[in-house]
Amino acid sequence: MRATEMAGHLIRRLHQHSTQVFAAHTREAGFDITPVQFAALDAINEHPGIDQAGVAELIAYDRATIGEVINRLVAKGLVERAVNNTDRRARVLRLTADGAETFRALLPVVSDLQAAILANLAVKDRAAFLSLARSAVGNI
Amino acid sequence: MRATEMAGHLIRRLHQHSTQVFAAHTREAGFDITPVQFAALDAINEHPGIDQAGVAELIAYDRATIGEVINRLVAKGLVERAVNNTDRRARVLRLTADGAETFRALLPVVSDLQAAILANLAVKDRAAFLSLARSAVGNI
DNA sequence: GGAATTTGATATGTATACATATTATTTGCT
DNA sequence: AGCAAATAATATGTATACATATCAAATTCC
Repeated sequence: MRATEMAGHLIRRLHQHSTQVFAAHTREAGFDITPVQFAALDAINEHPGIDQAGVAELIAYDRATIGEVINRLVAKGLVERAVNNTDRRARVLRLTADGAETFRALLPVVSDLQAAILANLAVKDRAAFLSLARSAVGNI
Repeated sequence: MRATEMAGHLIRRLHQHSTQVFAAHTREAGFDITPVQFAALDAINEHPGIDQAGVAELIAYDRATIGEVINRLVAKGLVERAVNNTDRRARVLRLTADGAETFRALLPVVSDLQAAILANLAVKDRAAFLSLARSAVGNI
């Protein structure tokens, strides 16, 4: 079997396509954000006060990567990070006012671009594809 | 919509799963190789004398990344790189004897691990999933 | 033939992505 | 209380992934 016909290669190209659509649509809407940064904002928005390990767990990343991602979100002024008083190892994360407003404006843009990611699929096939992808990843 | 339920997030997790299965199976078989390194070996094996831009085109990567990947394959002794005499900008790529032998041994391992990537899918669903993924990526 | 454009490789910079090690702190056990 | 184990964050190192710029060489156009 040729490498370019294998499942792994196809999945990588799908991911490549997905991140390119994300970048194009969010930039077009005036945002400078990456997929993992958006996922982290969503996790912090839904769980104010969560720590970095919690974000990593929620969005399925390793803690080292999330530490760097949070660094950049803090540098952009979207997230504030403080030592947790009851566990001084952990950092309490919250969206700043700017972060909350950015997330609020970003959410419809990112929601809408999901359809664009699957634009090459007939509308009736999209749910089936997502269902299979969910299963393949191990979601029940 | 929550970020973790979006198509983009699902596709990223699929890619993450795919690369983890690749790493686990190839390491188990005694190889130290990444998916893109394998794809590059496959492209060079099928097109001896191809240049770096050609490899990038075949396996859908940018030239900067492929330049680094080829650097590592050359450092590992799997690929040899020489200036193309008819176009001195380009580099002619070939597998070394070691590279050819490594690729020969690696191919069945990588072929077999493709089923493991889709292990969470019922066997009858795997072809359907791959077909939809191919369409989503823009393959006809 | 010579300028303008294109192209292949490389350089630079940013951002994942993750394994492994280290440090600080907390928790569990006795 | 005291100590071992676990945990949160960070540090370190490797490998993509890609945009943009630069340089050298080839091609196109006039």
